[in-house]
Amino acid sequence: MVSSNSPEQSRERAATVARALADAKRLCVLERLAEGERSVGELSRDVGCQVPNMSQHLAVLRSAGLVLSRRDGSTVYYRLADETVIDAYRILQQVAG
Amino acid sequence: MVSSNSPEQSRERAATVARALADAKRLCVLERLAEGERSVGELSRDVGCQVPNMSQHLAVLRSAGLVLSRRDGSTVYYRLADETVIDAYRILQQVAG
DNA sequence: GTGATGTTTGCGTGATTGCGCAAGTAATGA
DNA sequence: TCATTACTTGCGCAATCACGCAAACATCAC
Repeated sequence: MVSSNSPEQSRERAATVARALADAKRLCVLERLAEGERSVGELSRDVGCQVPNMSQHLAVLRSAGLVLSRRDGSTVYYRLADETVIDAYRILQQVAG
Repeated sequence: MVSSNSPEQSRERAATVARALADAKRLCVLERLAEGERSVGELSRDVGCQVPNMSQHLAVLRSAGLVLSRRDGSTVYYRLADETVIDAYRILQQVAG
């Protein structure tokens, strides 16, 4: 099953994904993750925001199903859930002209 | 020129597009417009919201560059700015799984 | 155990968003 | 001109969001 169902639910899920993509810092995170997995600390340094804030952004991306996490010791690594995520980003850029 | 362009500006524009797509009612509007142009009144009836509210949603879509408008007499018709917009919607649905 | 590092959670604030409603503008026809 | 239809704009409210900061939690080395 591709997922459930009514047109309305389908739109709602798509809107949730769009909302997760609707922030420049989160897009910046996705660019980094397109190169491979990264820890919260690395992402927070690269993107230029505080760690707690980054953790929040990652939670948004994760609950929209765009990224996955893995713990190794005390460090949590994040990665893209799917290559499609990058396709989505590219199309946004294309539409944005 | 594809548009002007620091990576940060590019992300900001993409985020604006994503924000415009981040609402179920606006996605519903895009589905209607994929079939052809529609007036504000028609859209407001189809989507099920008040006309002023629809006008606001359309303003969001227009300022993100996703739709264009045309006046014919007292009626304003909206249409998709580009087929790419529908591609973007489809990818969102795909990612939303 | 203690301490150090890395991450998450909670709280407060200022900004933005969606909505309903009223008022304003634009074009048409009597 | 006046009325009607069609749309847009302004205002106020409740909800959500991004952020900074502090505190809590988890893991590891010692």
